[in-house]
Amino acid sequence: MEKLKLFDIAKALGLSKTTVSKVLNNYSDVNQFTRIKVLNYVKKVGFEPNRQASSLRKKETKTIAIILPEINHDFYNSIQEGILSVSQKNDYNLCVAISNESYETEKKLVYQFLGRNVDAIFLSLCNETKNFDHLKAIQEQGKVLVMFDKIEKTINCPKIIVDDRKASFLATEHLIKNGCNNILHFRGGFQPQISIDRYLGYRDALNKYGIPFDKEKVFVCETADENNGFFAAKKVFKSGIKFDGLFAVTDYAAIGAIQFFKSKKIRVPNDVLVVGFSNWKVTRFTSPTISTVDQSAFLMGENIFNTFLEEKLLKSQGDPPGNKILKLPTKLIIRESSKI
Amino acid sequence: MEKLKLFDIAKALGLSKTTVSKVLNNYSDVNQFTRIKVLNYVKKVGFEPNRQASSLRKKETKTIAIILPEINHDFYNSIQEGILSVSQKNDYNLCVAISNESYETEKKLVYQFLGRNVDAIFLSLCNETKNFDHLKAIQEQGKVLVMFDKIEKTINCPKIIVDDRKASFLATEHLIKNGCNNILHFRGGFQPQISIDRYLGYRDALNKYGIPFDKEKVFVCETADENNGFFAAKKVFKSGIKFDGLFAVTDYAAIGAIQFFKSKKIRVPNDVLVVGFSNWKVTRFTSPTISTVDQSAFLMGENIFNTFLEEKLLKSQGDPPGNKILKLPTKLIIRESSKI
DNA sequence: TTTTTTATCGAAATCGATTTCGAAATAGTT
DNA sequence: AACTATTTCGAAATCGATTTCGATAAAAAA
Repeated sequence: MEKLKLFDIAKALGLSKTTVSKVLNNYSDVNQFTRIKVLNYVKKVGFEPNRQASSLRKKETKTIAIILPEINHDFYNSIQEGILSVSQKNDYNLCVAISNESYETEKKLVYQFLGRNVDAIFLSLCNETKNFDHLKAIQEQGKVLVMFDKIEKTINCPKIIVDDRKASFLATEHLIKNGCNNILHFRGGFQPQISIDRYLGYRDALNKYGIPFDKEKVFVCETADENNGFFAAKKVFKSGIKFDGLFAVTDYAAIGAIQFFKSKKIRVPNDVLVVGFSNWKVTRFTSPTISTVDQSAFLMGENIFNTFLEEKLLKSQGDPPGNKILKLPTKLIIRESSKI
Repeated sequence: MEKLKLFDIAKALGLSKTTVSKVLNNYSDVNQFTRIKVLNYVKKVGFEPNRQASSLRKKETKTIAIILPEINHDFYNSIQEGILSVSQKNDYNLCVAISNESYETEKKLVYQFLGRNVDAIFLSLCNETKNFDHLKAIQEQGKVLVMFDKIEKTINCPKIIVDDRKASFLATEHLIKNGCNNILHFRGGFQPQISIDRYLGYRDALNKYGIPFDKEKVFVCETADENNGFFAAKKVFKSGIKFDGLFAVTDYAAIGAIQFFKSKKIRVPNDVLVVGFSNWKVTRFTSPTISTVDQSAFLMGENIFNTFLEEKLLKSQGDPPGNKILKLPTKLIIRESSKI
């Protein structure tokens, strides 16, 4: 069973391809009766124009791509869900790809998607990405770039993040207000902006409440996963540093730390209060349940897509890409791990 | 900066478009020195052929689509990850869409993807889908259909599932061997095959060990989520039925049930042993940690894509679509909730 | 009636790659 | 030397829609 072509429709109606195409693309120079006749017939036989041919000519694919550093991750998953909730309504297709935290893969994917003429690329950077030529290529080819979560400020494009610094300030402040004076911080690496911002938020809070900053209390968790958190906690323990609170850069790290604490009979929250970051689903079910920062990832997803639509509009008016950073609100969720 | 076209490459090398294209498509009638010259240059300038033009001619888009009933779900997420791990290596793009458990949406998405000439559609059915014409349309248009997880046996296409029945048998057997005689089963709805198979596996085990089946011990959890599990447990409690074990159709339902048990001081595993299904990440962190069945979702994803490649090969030889059901192995993971 | 507008349509060019087919050059065979 | 076979290349047709531009007829204006 062959697929119908524009020509088949035209022949069946005694018209030319041109006229049928004009109806489908809302041209004005078509008689209204002809228009209705075509529309009815197209609907009846369920004709769908070949998108390859169409977008070859129109230079618009109605396809967007998202490149994520990893996927098995509640946060990115919810973002994806948020994007889909809006993109599907607008008849866009979403292509998903994973860079696996590899710059080479990220670059390859970008160029591949450009070859496929996606209308936009949504990107959260790898930690190791330091060269940004591939991002510039996106814009040079007239495609829309929207960065989110792990962004690069020097690139001229709309960016969407959560207010990590403020959120971290609030999380740390919460610990202070609950009596902590010796607050550990398990930070991420030195590359991604979010890791830096969370660290700065932690310092902001210490500052505000006159607690001296002690760099001995900050531990780098490069991958910020459970093992990292576990071993950081072990290091703290061995070093004999005094502590009564922990603000971890991710929930994973917080969970790892708590597991270590348990193994040493250090009680949470009795001996140490803990706050994580991300509101990973698991944190509702652990024992103790873990206080954390909710990033409203779904909302971020919606915002990413809507920003793309705005950019598309700008571009059609000949304007350059926007460059504003949208900081989404977060919510501190207090659970057992930091309740006295 | 305009995008490079085949013609630009050809001109720069003093060749024709034809020859360059032949190199990129591995034609044999190209001199090896010419071939190397072209390949080097293409690599240097990072040329990617326009996929719209290419697939218009080749009738192959190198794009596959996956339609999921929902996305914020470890199982589907891992499947997606598994597919991507193989598809990216093979230069395929993956489009993701969610039916939101709505038949109408599922149908619309299928036809939309057909209009976009995806090479294949990977589909896990909505619970409410009862008409399968849209699936037949996929095959009538010469595209590959691969079903997984929630499948429809009457449709002629390759299908990939886990051996739910056997896994459920093993899970129930495990409860029996640990001394349970009154085992509850929280089952899913009556539509999806997986829900039926898990129920049958439960009965298989009772049969084998001569435990009389008691339909009073089976509760339907239509959505099989936490609330469902919670309320099913409540119903059990109120009805005064005797029980010492629970096999739940999903981890969600198991978690909900355990939460209810806690609220009534029914101890897990001391008073009741619990086994869930799916190896949801959370189950490692709950208290108690929950025994469950691992479905090797990542493996399933890999298998889905590889099955597609096989189907493509079959089709190129003029063969009809395959129809075998691949049943992947599962693994019973025993944790605190069922350890005596 | 003649001229000018306006409405409606379609032939042909176009998007950028792939594929067919034939030409030219070279190698190999009697 | 004459002829055939093999390599290597490129001109042109093609995929299926969109868009430009000119043709025709009908309506309006002169």
